[in-house]
Amino acid sequence: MELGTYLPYLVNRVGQQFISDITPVLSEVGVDIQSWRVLIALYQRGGQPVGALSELTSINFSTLSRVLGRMEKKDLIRRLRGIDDARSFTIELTETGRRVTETILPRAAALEARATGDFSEAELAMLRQLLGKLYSGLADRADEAEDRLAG
Amino acid sequence: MELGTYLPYLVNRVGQQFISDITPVLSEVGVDIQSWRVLIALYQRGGQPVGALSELTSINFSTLSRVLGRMEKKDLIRRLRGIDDARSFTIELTETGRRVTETILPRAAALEARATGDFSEAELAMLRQLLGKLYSGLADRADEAEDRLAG
DNA sequence: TATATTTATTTGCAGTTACAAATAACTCAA
DNA sequence: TTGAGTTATTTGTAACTGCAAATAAATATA
Repeated sequence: MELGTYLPYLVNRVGQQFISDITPVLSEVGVDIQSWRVLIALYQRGGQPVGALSELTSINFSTLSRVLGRMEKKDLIRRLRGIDDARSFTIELTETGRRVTETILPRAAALEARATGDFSEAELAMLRQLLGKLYSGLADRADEAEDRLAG
Repeated sequence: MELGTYLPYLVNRVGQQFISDITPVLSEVGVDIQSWRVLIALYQRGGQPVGALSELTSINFSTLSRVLGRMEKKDLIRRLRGIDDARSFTIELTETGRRVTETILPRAAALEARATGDFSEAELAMLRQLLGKLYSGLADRADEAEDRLAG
């Protein structure tokens, strides 16, 4: 196996570079990378319970609980106790959260656009499609693994 | 912008899923994810100074310094003080490190193979190529940013 | 040769993370 | 309607992380 063909390696370095690129932008508004993931998820998908948000952001649920604590302190999100089920909270953006997200979004989009400046539309679509397919493959197997443990 | 087309999102969830998949394998031999990254890098590329290893693994250099501390304690790597330049160390695998790496490698390869089971050879090659291209685009811009600061 | 500057790595510190256990609230069968 | 089992979230804890400052060694400059 060669390092340069090992997918976890290729994916990790791209992911880390994305983080390095966006971090200075986030610092300007006092937001950390995890909070940013939560912000986009809520902005795009609307209010979510913690569990769904954990799934959506790939943030471990106990970590997420504390991320939400920080975000609440900064008035970026609100925890709404469920009416029908008082165990779960709906997490939603506050007006501040929405405003901060809208400040960051165009700059994040610009970073992505510049990173993919050399890509044709077809390549870009292909990359997204393949990353989606890879995720499905990984997620499927993860389910199987759970099934094996359970059954 | 839609979440499902945002590259940092797509990349992050794949990366996290890779971590979830490999973690139980690593736990069996008492190795954490960062140490695993160092192990493969050294195994594939041979001894490296800390700085180069930081670049290669995308691990922050001060974090890496401590990762190497853990690995040294477990006799996975060795720090060799440079002969010509006593500031730098060459980090290399010990025999234990090599053995542990060779224990994990086939299982890591199997995980990757199963995750990409539905991929044609062409798709797999395309994905790797596009991830490489994306990284170049990111890295190039990062250099530019540094240049702007410097000059 | 002494001094300033640069480069490679480590360390202080304050904050973040993940695992497992705890809490809190719901469901359902007896 | 009670209590066993389940689900959603938080918290205790120990370890990990990244920034910035410190150290250590090399190189350049006067």
